[in-house]
Amino acid sequence: MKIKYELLKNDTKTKSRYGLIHTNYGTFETPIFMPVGTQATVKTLSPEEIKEIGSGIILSNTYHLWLRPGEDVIYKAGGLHKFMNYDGPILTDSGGFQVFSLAKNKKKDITEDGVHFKSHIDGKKLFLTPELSIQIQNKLDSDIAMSFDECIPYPADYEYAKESTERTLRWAKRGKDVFNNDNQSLFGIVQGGEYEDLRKMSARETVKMDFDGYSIGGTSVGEDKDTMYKMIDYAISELPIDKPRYLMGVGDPIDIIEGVIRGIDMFDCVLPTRIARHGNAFTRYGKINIKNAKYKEDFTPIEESCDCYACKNYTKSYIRHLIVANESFGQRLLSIHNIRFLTKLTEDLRECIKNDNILEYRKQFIEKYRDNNENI
RNA sequence: GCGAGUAUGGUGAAGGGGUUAACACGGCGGAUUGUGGUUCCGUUAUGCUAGGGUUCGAAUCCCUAUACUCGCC
Repeated sequence: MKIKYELLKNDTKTKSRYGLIHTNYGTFETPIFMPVGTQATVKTLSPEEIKEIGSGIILSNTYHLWLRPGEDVIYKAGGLHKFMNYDGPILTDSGGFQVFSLAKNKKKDITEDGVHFKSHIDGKKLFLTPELSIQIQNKLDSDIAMSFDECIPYPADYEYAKESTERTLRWAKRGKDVFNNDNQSLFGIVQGGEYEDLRKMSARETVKMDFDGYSIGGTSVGEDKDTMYKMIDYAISELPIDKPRYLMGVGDPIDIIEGVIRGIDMFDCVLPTRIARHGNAFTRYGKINIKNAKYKEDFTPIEESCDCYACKNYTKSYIRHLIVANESFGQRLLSIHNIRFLTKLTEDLRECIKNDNILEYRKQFIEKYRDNNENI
């Protein structure tokens, strides 16, 4: 079945919403943070660990699975869920972001028909189209498929942003026309760069195509925070209240709070797992670098109050040793903690929305988070 | 005891008279937003075993000492 979004509460002071997403794999509360598992795995974690952390939906990537092992292998395995043994909802990104990062010469490589770029594995020339992206996702059998879009770089001049945004709309239509999987939902993506009229136009035109949910793309690509928040505001103002809104690629704790206050329901980000692999942990007092010498003999958990497996069982000293020694168990413990941190953040935000005190929560969170170091 | 060789940072080392001593590892710190699993960036020897000499100028040439290494009694 297609997912169903159920709005249960609108905060009175902000645009934030508490709701439910009903899926084939159960019902999940929003706002929600989705860990990223590009290659059919959330790096270093087992599906059981992901579930224990409390993650509902996870993200995987069309582009990566297309190249390796190939969508046919996953189709033969019985779909992505069976292939990776994850019995929770999976959202697949369309490959649009890879276009942004792999197409070297945008004017030449991005055509009306599709996008030329080179494989990050062997440099082989590839051509991805809106139709192909959707067909691959249909085969992968994820729960939510994303339209194939172009993530516009920042800054981008108005002419380019307009041209690209209009093309993304045509691509969305083309993808929707070939979409063929009754068990799967399809989201549209709002682009428009930093321009208010383009963001609003993109949102309005995308909504006209009637997708199962709407995401805001083209953010967190180097723009300052205020610009990002404006991009969200412009798009949200044109999105329907009865469909989920997904802010793509955002996972900085403060950005998640700001997003929720602006009406976002879903987030995904590589940040918790990427910074974990490089030795960093989110805490309520800011991000810490576990490799710092001051943690060498710190025999306390990352956060006393955290209920994650890493904090309940291991010390900063031990985790620091593992990260310094390049042991994968250290990366795993920090990944568990960081995903739990963002998941807990969204849990707190849901409570705040129910209690109408999210603005107070934001104030207190930011004060503590910016206070950092000395308190750890 | 005699002869030969080598001494450069935490480590391995480059440099064989000319501005701020290469590079690598390690150390310390930072970055990371629709994934970079082992990534990227910054920083880290006011000094070349010690003392003396030659020279406008010495890690580089000379002398002495010391410590290791390899031969020979």
